[in-house]
Amino acid sequence: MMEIAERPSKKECAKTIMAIHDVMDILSGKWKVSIIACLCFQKRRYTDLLREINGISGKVLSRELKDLEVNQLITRTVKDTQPITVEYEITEYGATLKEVTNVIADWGLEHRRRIIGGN
Amino acid sequence: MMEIAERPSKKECAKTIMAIHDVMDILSGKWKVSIIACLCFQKRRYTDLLREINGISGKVLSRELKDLEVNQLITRTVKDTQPITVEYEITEYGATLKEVTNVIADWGLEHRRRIIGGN
DNA sequence: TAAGTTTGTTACCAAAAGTAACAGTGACAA
DNA sequence: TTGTCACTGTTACTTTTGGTAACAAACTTA
Repeated sequence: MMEIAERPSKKECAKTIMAIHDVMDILSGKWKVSIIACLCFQKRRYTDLLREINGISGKVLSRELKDLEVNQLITRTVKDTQPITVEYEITEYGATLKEVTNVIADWGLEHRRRIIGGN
Repeated sequence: MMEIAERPSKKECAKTIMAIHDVMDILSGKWKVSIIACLCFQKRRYTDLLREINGISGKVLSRELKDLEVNQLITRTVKDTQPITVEYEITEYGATLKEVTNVIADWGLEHRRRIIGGN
């Protein structure tokens, strides 16, 4: 008669918060989720990303890409074209974040409708 | 014969990235998602949050709470108990983020299993 | 030779996050 | 009545992260 499973147990809450903290460590910063979403659509080169992700700077982009590569969410491949191009591609593991990016994007679209009004 | 709907169209990708950018502006920083998730379980006081969200500092917590309040995701209510206590509660709108926090937490749990191994 | 493309890096500055100590109010205990 | 505790923050300071602009190396095209 001590623990009749309180609503959401304290343990469950703590576990959830810990899990979220883990994720936010990997996806920290303003840009990583956008980069991953972009690469989930298709692989891209450095300059493509620079153009598609509006507002990111070259320096930040290359650092974020390194971080994501270290965490095995994307791969970096140098093609011996002329001039050399570099392709960034989502890994199979990175692609498991697709649902995360989708849910975030969906909420963002609703939010925009709510805040900015129609359209 | 010009636009037979390329795979994911450029427009769709741009729209997604814009939406994600909007969300990351609101949920920027390491802590906001954790705070929201915690408050989705049930309302809490300042010190509760400080204790449950491991690693956050008082200063950061109070700033994040202010940000979330400005964005109408949570409410702040001063109760005239002795001593005064302050209750933070998720708003109806904030609760629409529940799915986002759930998906993130789920991914985090899987990630932990993968990286750290069992358990 | 000059200018452009591609993938970055470097040096510098600004903004955000983190740390630790403190403050004001009241309760409670000796 | 004096000291200690709980609660909700704030202040001053340091560290980390983000942003800007210029540059670099290698090759192509005019």
